[in-house]
Amino acid sequence: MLDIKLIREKTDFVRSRLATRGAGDEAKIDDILTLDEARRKALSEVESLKSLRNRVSKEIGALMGQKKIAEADAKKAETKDLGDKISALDKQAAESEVARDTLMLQLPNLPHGSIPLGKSAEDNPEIRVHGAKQNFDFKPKSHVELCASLKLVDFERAAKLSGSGFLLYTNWGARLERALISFLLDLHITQHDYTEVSPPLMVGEQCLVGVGQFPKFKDQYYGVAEGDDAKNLGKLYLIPTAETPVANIHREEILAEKQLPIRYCAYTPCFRGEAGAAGVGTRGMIRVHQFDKVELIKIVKPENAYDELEKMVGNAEKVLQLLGLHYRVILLCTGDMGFGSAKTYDIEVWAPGQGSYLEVSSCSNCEDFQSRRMNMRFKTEAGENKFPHILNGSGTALARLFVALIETHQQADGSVNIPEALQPYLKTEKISP
RNA sequence: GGAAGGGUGGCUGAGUGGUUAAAGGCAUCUGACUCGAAAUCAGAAGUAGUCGCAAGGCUACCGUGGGUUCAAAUCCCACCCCUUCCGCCA
Repeated sequence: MLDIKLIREKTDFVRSRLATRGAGDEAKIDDILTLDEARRKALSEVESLKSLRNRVSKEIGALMGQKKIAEADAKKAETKDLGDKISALDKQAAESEVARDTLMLQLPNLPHGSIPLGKSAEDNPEIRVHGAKQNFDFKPKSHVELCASLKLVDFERAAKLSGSGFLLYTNWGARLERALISFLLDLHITQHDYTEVSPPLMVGEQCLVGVGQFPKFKDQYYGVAEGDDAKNLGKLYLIPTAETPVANIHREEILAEKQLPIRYCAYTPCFRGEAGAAGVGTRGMIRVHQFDKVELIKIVKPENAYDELEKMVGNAEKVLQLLGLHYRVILLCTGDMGFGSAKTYDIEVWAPGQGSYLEVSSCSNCEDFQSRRMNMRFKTEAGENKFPHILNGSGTALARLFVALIETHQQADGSVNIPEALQPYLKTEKISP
């Protein structure tokens, strides 16, 4: 959520930054300001009436204390109709506020000043590249073929269980998935100074609002119902990413400045409806309804946030380096950024069987956009309450990492070599047919 | 699911209709004492909204939402959460 004071005081600036996203959100600003003014007008009226009522009530109290009943009754009659006026104005103010906030919750974050202007993914500049596309002296197989020949994933039976877009890992596939999870967690915990947490996989709506997934993208998530009572549907939602519960851990808290930075690392499955997305329902592991991910979350002081973002990208890159994968880092342009982000780097890993890059990590600084929504603050040494910056990054998404790994390290004989860093976890050097 | 007891400020804990933003204690900050520290003494200190150039004023907030009343932490209703016990259960 943007700061209403910023919208009031630097209206043109806010409008022009929103416009760089190309989604037309700047058009909402006028309505927001109109509602904001209506709210403040009603507030100032109702508050002076309340002030009057409080004063008279105290006088009545004093008169009652002195047993001057008649005088007290006279004053009561005087203020009798104040209550109705107050509740009418209170209602007006509340309605304006709700209407204003409903619009505010639909406004995306302002892109940071350093973000290149652009309309779509085609305008994203490449920041750096690691490694290179390797040359195979045979035709590399796709992960779907490898999964079949090595019996790593049973796509057909997964579909039988849950429909398309779900994966049934089998034998070495399941072990590889588990080894990757452990490898990622251990790397970030022991080398990158994160604290491991393991959050609930279902959360209340307020957590989704807090990180900016609701209300705008409500149609993308799975709601669950307890028992067979339809009334319970949507009290809880399956998390689309560990960011949702973990970023909310300190919601509505006032942290001490010395607690910052907080760095959390969490493994969770992620559940996504992917309504309308390309590639759902096709065979393979690139876009599925459930996938595993190790997520990085940081809660930091604003002045350190962009340094922390660079480090976070480095933490995710380290994963790919240790696994011997070729990747590139791109900076998302204004038109391609996520709703809550002020600056986002994507990391794309090369998948030779696909002949394309796959997004395996997205690292963002949401600045105070989320902390405002969840009312998370920290108290400075000077005693001032400020909103921390919240960063999130994948470290990394698993199904696609799995794809890149087996496609990259496949051999002519159909086997897959396991990178040295992963061998202690998988306890083998090679997966063979 | 059943029964009982609870939700008050950073923590703890009083408070059953009228100077209660809310006693006391702990923790925090400032000052005094001290070479320094501890102890002690004195004082300060909630969060947010709104008006104001500012000083400052006003309003709201005692789990949440309603209701009664001139006036609600306090009375009434609904809901949520926590603890303990019982039942069921991985």
